[in-house]
Amino acid sequence: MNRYPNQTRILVATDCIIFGFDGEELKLLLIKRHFEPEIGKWSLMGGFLKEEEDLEAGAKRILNDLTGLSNIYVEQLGAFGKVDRDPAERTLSVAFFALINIHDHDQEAVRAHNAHWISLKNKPALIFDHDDMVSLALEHLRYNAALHPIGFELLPEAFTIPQLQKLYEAIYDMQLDRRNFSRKILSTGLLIDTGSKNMSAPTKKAIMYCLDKEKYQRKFYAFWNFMPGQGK
Amino acid sequence: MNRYPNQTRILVATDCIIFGFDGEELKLLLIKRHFEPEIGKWSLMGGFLKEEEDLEAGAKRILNDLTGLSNIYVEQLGAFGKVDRDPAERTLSVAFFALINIHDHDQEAVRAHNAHWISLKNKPALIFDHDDMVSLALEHLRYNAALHPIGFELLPEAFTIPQLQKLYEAIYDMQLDRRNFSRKILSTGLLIDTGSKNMSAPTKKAIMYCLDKEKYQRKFYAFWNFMPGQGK
DNA sequence: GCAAAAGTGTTAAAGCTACACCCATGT
DNA sequence: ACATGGGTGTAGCTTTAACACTTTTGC
Repeated sequence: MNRYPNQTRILVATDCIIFGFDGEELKLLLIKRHFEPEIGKWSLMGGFLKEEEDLEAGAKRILNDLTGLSNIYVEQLGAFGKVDRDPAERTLSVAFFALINIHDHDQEAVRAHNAHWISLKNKPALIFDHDDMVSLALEHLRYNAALHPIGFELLPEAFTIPQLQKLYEAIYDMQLDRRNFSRKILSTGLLIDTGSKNMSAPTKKAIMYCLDKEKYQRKFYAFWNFMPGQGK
Repeated sequence: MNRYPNQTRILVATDCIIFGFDGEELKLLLIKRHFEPEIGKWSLMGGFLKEEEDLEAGAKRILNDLTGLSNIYVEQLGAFGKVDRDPAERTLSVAFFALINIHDHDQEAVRAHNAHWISLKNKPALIFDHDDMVSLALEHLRYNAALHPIGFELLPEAFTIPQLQKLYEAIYDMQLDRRNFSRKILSTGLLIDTGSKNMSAPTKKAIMYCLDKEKYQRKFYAFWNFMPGQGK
């Protein structure tokens, strides 16, 4: 049965913008392509949507392929549909935004795909419209991390407040006041004191917290407004 | 040249969630289908993406078709890609979110498409996953109207503050304090006093304002946070 | 002059910013 | 003991929420 004759069918792909944080800088997981087309160039990890596969399932398959992880924070960024975005053949790509704990992924798999963690500040030019996707993803990250507690997805289970602050400073590329940041974060009630301390620090050991997952769910949509005064 | 053999090509469509405001209630422009498939049922306005057409151009074509308008506020909501969302054939749909001034559209064209303005509160069930699209669009509207000055897109060029307040009250389905609302809106500096007054009012005539378009552009991303205390 | 809708003012509480001080740890 | 980094407190300002009064208009 074909109720829609005379309509064009086109390729649909998924590309993933994968962010990680190493404690100092925001990083992207990028692929140095060792396959055609555009061999040798940098790109996002992506792939075609399969015949019997839901969109989000496709993204998760691709992410799992590359990182070995299956419980990744993923959001759809949007569809990229310019006619000529892939010079070989028209392909609509749905971009997905992923946040992962950089120490958690499967190093083997990443190596096999010829993928590398690249600091955002040294990002090379990417193929097709992947640069646009990264720009939009960064905008999205900045926008949403100020309003929702998604930053935690980039950190390990247990983390200290100074670590969290460094993350925010990396996301927004700005300095934050230690005392105000700490007060603001703690006042959300989202953090639970694990009782242990960060033993790897050379000076005073910071308290390690973990996320109150139940509250995290409940409060996700209660706006914060985390960054100090962005003007009126 | 076909560099991607063995991949499935699928249909790509665009569906538009079109909001309007009649001064009292939020409305949706919906179609009572007088064509197959699903004839007689309610749906969003949509259509297939053409061979040489960019995604956003497709959405604008469809919107123009239905309303006769070409300067509509449009944003991409996202792609809907469940395998079985269209029972006839797999179709990926990219949903677009549109805000229009309800008094502005081409009534002829709307009638020709068998389209109707339906109050959100009386929304009938829609075909396929269109109900999900509407839910997401409403969420998006609520989310964004609190942070960005997009509400103005639903009003005529010149409007009064009480009209704007009614719009916000309709969007959030809650009552707002007249005095605080007015102060908050005016403090953004986005409104220009046109000098005229709303002559159709039966009592005291309210001042008509228009939007400062230049400031609107500049301030779009400066977060407001319009709704009063959503809790911590 | 009265009802209905619009404009403006005030005050107390809450939140934010910018600061300074003290504590724990390794050398 | 000192340098480094982490935790906590406070004062002044701004913003917010809650509330009351006055003005304009049609009848």
